[in-house]
Amino acid sequence: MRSGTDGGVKPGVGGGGKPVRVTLAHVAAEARVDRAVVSRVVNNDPSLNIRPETRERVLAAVAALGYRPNVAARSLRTARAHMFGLFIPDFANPVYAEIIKGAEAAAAALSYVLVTGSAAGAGLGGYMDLLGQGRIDGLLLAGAEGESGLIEQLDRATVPWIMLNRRSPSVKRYVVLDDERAARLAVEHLVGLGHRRVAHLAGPDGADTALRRRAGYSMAMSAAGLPEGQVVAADYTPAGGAAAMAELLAAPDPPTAVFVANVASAIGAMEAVRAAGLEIPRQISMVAVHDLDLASYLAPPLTTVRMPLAELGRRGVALLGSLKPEESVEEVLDGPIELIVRRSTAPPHGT
Amino acid sequence: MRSGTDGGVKPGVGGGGKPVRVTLAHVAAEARVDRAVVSRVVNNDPSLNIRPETRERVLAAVAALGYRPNVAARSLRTARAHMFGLFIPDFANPVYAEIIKGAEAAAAALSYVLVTGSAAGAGLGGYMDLLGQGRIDGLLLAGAEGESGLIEQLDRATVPWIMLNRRSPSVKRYVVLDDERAARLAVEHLVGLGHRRVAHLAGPDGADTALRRRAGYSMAMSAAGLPEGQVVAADYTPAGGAAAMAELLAAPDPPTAVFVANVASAIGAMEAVRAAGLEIPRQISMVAVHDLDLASYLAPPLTTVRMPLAELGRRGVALLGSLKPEESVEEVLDGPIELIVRRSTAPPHGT
DNA sequence: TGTGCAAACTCAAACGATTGATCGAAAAGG
DNA sequence: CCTTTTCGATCAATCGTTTGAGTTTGCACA
Repeated sequence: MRSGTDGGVKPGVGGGGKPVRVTLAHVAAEARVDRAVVSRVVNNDPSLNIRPETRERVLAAVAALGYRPNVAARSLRTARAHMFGLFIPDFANPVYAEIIKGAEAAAAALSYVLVTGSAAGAGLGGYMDLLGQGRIDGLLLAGAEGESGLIEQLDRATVPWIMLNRRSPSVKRYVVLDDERAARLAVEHLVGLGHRRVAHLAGPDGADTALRRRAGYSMAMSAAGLPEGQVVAADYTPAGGAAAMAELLAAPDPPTAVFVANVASAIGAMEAVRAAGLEIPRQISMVAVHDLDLASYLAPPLTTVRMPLAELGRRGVALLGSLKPEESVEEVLDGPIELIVRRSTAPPHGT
Repeated sequence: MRSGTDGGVKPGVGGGGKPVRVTLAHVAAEARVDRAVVSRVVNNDPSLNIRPETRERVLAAVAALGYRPNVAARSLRTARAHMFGLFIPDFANPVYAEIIKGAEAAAAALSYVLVTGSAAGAGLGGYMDLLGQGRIDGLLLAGAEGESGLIEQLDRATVPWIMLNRRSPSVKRYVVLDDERAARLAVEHLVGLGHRRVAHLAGPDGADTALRRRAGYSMAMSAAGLPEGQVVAADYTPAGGAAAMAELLAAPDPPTAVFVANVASAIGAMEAVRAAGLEIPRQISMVAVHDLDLASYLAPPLTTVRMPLAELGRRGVALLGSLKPEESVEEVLDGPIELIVRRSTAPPHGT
């Protein structure tokens, strides 16, 4: 584009040579100003007093050379990485996919990059190792259990961090969903249909969400004046759900309805019902927590409670952005919780 | 350079003050050596000649102070971010979850961080914007269609990049799976059971995987001496699969077996079969590409072809690590492709 | 006694952006 | 006409590592 007048600091963009990284200095030379001016223009520094035409020259040079600030240099100087971390147990679990989506969107809105890691890589420990000194400005921990030793390590860390959808007795840094309300909604639906023997296929004993959903189940049952039914714990997996459901069905006085703590368990539970020769919802009604696309394609389509998972991710990132490292968070997110009635629930047989 | 036994450079770790970032200089002071020595020790620089006891001192100081190299400074100096990017269309698609797992593991093995982004954030364009100048050392593009304008932009970029499971006419940078073979395996299974009217519920027209699976279907059919059956294209979604399956069933001479290009479509297709009052595998056999946990919990459990998706991710990362920016890759990954026979396939009715 | 040569370190210049301090010139005030 | 402001920019130190090029010390050899 230009050839005369200038000093030769300009990189060989037009030529055929190897790509030269364009730096502030190149832009400054092209615009005939100091690097400082370019920096302030690029960053919209309000303390800058500049003539409109000069600003134009700078902007034009930035565009002409295709300048992109070097992230490493910027991070070094400002001590901020413009990156948040999100740790999840497993990418294959669609529940986390929702959370990621929300978190990603919120991060993008702040011009932050979200780096999501799972236990598959190298576990939380390895993940934190990689994200060593200064690579991230904050960390979100979704749903993982255990790893308690690392929590202390986190506390010593200099970055703010928050647990998503999980509380821990010792730490005051979490955002959770209103699992209790979700459970009540589900159970009230079943009771409203006329069910009196409502069992609970609960989550694993260690999980905080399992506790809260179970509490909601108990509250709803007693609020309805019904005795608490059978409660069996299971992993949040199809296999776990299948085993637990088999156990429920084997009881002397089997339930006519089951509130399942997680949709993945429900998939296995449905299989167990089929295997027992029973039909949903004819002999057993079923409702599960977490709505997925998939739910409407199961046989029969599964009634679920939709939780604001994306909102959870969004909120987590927003908090990371605004929180002081010391500050604690204890928040029950009050996003919309909604019962999605499909065809796995019906009045009990014989009414 | 030093004054007493301690210059006061040491950070106040033990105290109660705010956390001080530990730098090379602190470690150097503590170990009474130059920063350069610490750097070389930490990085295992083979060109370093050092007395064992000195090395010990350095290592001890590193441990005592809890030194972690600052990533930004290192990146700035070395011009490598030790980070790879992976772009996927959607986290909710479990197929990508598999790819991510493999890629993550491979990255961790190289001490790299993998940052995975989806179109949900801000699209590929926004993603590349965020990963501006120097933030990543290489980019993996999984499965996305379109966005062709950005491909050129990528080509001008200074980082190596590779498309996963997708070819593009113009670029010679991809690793794909042997979809043709997968398709043949599936169709041969159906033909082997005695089916003669085998239809293909194909992928979307734009998708490269759809093309290859379709080619495999054609080859297998003609190899078996059978006329090609109906072929209907559909999105890789349950909704798309349902619609396409309905179309197949509405034909004058409906198939006795269907080879479905993707497991997500198959889930919808199964629903469509049920809706038509037919039974799998009694009246219709079905086999789909990609094995998921879920497949064994569908009703009936779905016969699938398992593809080495994790291997695809792993290979992609490995290539990024070893490839020169200019070098091209055109690779058909020959990982294990396996037919998982479940209960959605059976000999045709009446044999 | 000097010379050569390793061994074991130290020096200091980058890398690219940010930002408080500074500075010259023009405008305003007296 | 001289001083004080304000405008519009420039200067230069700094962030923490890396790394090629020294420098010092000790020892062997002639």
